[in-house]
Amino acid sequence: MTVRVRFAPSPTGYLHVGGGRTGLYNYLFARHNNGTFVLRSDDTDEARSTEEFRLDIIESLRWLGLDWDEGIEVGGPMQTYRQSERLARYQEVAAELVAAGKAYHSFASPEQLDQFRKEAQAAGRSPAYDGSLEPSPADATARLAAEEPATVRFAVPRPGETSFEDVVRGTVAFDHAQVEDFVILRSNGTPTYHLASSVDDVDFEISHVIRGEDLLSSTPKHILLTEAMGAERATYAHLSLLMGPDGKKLSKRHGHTAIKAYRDDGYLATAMVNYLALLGWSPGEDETVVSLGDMVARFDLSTVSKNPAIFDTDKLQWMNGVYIREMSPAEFVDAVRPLVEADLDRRLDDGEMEKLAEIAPLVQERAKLLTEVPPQVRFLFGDIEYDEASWNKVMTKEGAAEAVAGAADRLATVDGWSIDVVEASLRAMLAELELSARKGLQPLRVAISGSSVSPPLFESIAALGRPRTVERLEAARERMG
RNA sequence: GGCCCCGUCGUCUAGCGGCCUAGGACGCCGCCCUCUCAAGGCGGUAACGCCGGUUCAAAUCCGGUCGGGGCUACCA
Repeated sequence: MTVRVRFAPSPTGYLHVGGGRTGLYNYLFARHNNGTFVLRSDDTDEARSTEEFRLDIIESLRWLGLDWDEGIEVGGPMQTYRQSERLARYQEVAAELVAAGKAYHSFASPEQLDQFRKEAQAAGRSPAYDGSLEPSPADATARLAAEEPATVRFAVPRPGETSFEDVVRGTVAFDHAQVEDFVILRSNGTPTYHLASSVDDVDFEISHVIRGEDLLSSTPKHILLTEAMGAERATYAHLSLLMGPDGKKLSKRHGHTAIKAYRDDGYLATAMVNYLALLGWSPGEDETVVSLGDMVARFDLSTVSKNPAIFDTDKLQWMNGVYIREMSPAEFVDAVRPLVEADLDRRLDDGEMEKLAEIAPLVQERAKLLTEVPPQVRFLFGDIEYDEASWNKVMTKEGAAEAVAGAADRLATVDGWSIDVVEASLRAMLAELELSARKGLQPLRVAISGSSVSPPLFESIAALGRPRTVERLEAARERMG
């Protein structure tokens, strides 16, 4: 069987984490089955679609590492993968369906429809519109000839039922009494989602439609449309939705929903992909950290969970830390350099890059987010600002002044300069002053970094260099009076 | 309201009739390590929504109930 799947977001917003997961599952399924992954732009909603969002979707998918074989940006056998450029084809199909008596021009006004639904509901009948408001065929022809605006609706066969085997949900059935004669062409001639999507899935020969559960109840419409076109239906798989911590559909008020926002916050694509995959799928074997390649090898759509999943940033953050620690030192420096330079608002010179490389491994094992790094290394590259809370907590303690003074004097004159030399010198000082490491070293940390939290002290001092270390210790000594 | 989907620790999940006194991961708590913060090591906390039924045996099958979610547009 040739597997062809598509991810078809609407460019009406930045790529959402839920969309990212849907894209990922499509990608995993395609790659696992040596199939084709198509990226389509479902941009029939002209009013809400923008170029910015279209670009963001492409960029976010690329960032996640989900490359596609056919579609927007990369092309393929179809002339275009943007629905907005295939309008004529949808109109053609709609005309064919009308000619075949499988669809009809509808003159029902919004008000009439509204009333129909209300009455049906009040009478305990299905509110699904069944075409009963339409004029006789002769009248319809006349009104059409008079250019009266009309939509095109699909004539759902009633009585009837559409059922299908959903790969993740099992058998799902819908009574046609519940499926309305849905609009496929608006009165302005543009196609609705149902038409455009179904036509494209047929024309692009999509074998598996993997999408969000929000489209589950639209599936009978798509199957009806597909079969009315004389095509074979695809296999469907509906993924549960992503929820916020309160169990409600994930939205802006829960924090970030855009993939891009996580990238900006210092998350790694590898961690994001791993985390997203676990939201509804388990590689088994009690494993949680799995590379994209491993996922491809082990992915099985039929084992995907039916439960909605809550997007938990705590676990994402933990996982990000795992992936940060997995980077090689060079990769880490490369990843962090632009952030440090942006923080400083200038380029780092060769000497500074050496210092960064020196201290980076120490920061790497501590960071959960890339964005935590600049504040941790800032002290090496520019003037420091004292964090007042740190200063007040540490510098007013017993022995703090002595430690700073002692360190300043010793480090100014010690022979040589290395981590070991710094440590030996400072430990000797602690012994002489009879201070514990905790009490004696914290003031030095604040003096050289400005904060009570920093990378390990001896390494930090060694990287800072003698002149600046002594300078900062003297400055602190002075500030302490 | 109607139709549809879902229901195992706080969260993501394993589990497919006996291997379950329910496993793993995050979080949380404690201890160890320690120059801060992390990381790491060790230990702990915590769940089969409820009620019936089937069966020698049910987290696993069936029914109901309750709860959550989706759809109900000339949005997608």
